[in-house]
Amino acid sequence: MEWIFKNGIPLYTQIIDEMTMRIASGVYMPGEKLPSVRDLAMDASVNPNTMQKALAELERRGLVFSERTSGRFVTKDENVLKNLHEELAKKYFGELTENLLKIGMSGEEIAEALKSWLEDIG
Amino acid sequence: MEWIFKNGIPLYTQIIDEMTMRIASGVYMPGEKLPSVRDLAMDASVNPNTMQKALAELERRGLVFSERTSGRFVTKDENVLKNLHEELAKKYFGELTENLLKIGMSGEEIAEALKSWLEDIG
Amino acid sequence: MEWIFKNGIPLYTQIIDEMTMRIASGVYMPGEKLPSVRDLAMDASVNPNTMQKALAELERRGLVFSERTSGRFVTKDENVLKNLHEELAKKYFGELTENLLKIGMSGEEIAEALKSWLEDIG
Amino acid sequence: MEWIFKNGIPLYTQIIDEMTMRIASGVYMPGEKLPSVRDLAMDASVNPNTMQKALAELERRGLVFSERTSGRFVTKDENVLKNLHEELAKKYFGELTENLLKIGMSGEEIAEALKSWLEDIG
DNA sequence: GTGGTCTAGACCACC
DNA sequence: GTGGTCTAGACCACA
Repeated sequence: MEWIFKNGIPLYTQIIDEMTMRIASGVYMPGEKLPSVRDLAMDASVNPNTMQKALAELERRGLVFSERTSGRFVTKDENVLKNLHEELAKKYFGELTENLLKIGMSGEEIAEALKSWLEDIG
Repeated sequence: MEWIFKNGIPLYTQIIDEMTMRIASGVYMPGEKLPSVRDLAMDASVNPNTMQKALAELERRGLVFSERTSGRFVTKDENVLKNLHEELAKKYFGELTENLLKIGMSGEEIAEALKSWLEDIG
Repeated sequence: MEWIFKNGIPLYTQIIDEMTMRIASGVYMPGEKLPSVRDLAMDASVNPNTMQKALAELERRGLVFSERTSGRFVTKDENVLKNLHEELAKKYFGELTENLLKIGMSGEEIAEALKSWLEDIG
Repeated sequence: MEWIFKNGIPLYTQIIDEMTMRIASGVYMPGEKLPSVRDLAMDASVNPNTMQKALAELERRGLVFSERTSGRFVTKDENVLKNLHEELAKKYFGELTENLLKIGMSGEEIAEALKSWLEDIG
């Protein structure tokens, strides 16, 4: 991980997104132990407090849970992971739609294009 | 416009994208005269040379044309604009596919998410 | 405000509770501007970061909202405040029940005590 | 037992409360012989003098009595225990009322809530 | 060694 | 002046 631009989007937000992607994509598998806060912080070249803040938010969202003395783990709850996938997908669809609307496609055209895209990727 | 040096992407590239969007979305209409390089540069808080470089590339791509004495204009060629739309749409769909692949969603999950999202937005 | 015992219950948790009470009890009225983070921190003899953490949680719970440049305000949402009252009441009754169970009072004893107490306070 | 010097409340007061709870809740049954002062003090990580002071107060309140040669015992007087229950209950009711008043419930509302609570817990 | 809390002090954007 | 972020470094409880 390497982090750029101090301003604009807060570091901890970027870290949240990155860790979320790692969990969603299986880089960190369900039930797997995460590296320690300090290691993750070093890996990301970030202060441990900043990493802690990000992880606390992930915990609040139910993506990870912590056991005080032994470490932090990815949730094993399949529903949470399924929801995560669905939310991410919706977010991507949303961004796509926004972009397409901006260049003048109508809502119907977009819906149609999405359907034919779905068939394309099988 | 305000430009940040983010992700190491050169300023003029960002400007090209922004201007392309403006043309694609009709902020600048076909045949419309663009503001002067100097004004565009000021508006973007950018050195005129940088803006010049961006406009040259847009010209190479056929999105704008210049008449020596009277200034720069958005192309009136409908095919160009149509192609532009198609390319942008293709690009956006490509990003969507890439994102979904990255999180390892199965075809079924994607289909389900798409369906529920289409219902969401009615 | 004066804060004791460094360990046990975290300072920021105690602050959350205290601020919650102040909002619930109308010390800070709906829509009222709170003192600045720094002032609250000084008042509580606490580091601004700690106070910030507490306020962020209150914000997450919807009890306050912040406007970046002008300050933090108590929510005006009546539903939130009503829910707050209900939750607090529920919590207090829960503690009562817990306490009474702990000393093993029978239902009759409790009823009797309650009756005599209601007479006491008229 | 582990004792902290919290809230500036003297240790022996906290011990009194704890022992009172144990008697009220039947951890120490009526007529049961208590452990020696020395043992109780060790168990509580407290100076024997402190424990002695607490026990003297419990004796003054009639909750325990001592027989010079054989040790200290929990009272067998049912009225004392019944009164103890009632006093504790009243204390809890008082705390509850105080809290509810603080968040703006009227005396009548509280009384009503208490009655319906009594029905709830059967 | 783990997560978690707290302080001190700096810096930023916004107005 | 406001809220907010970030770092550096210390300390704690738990096991």
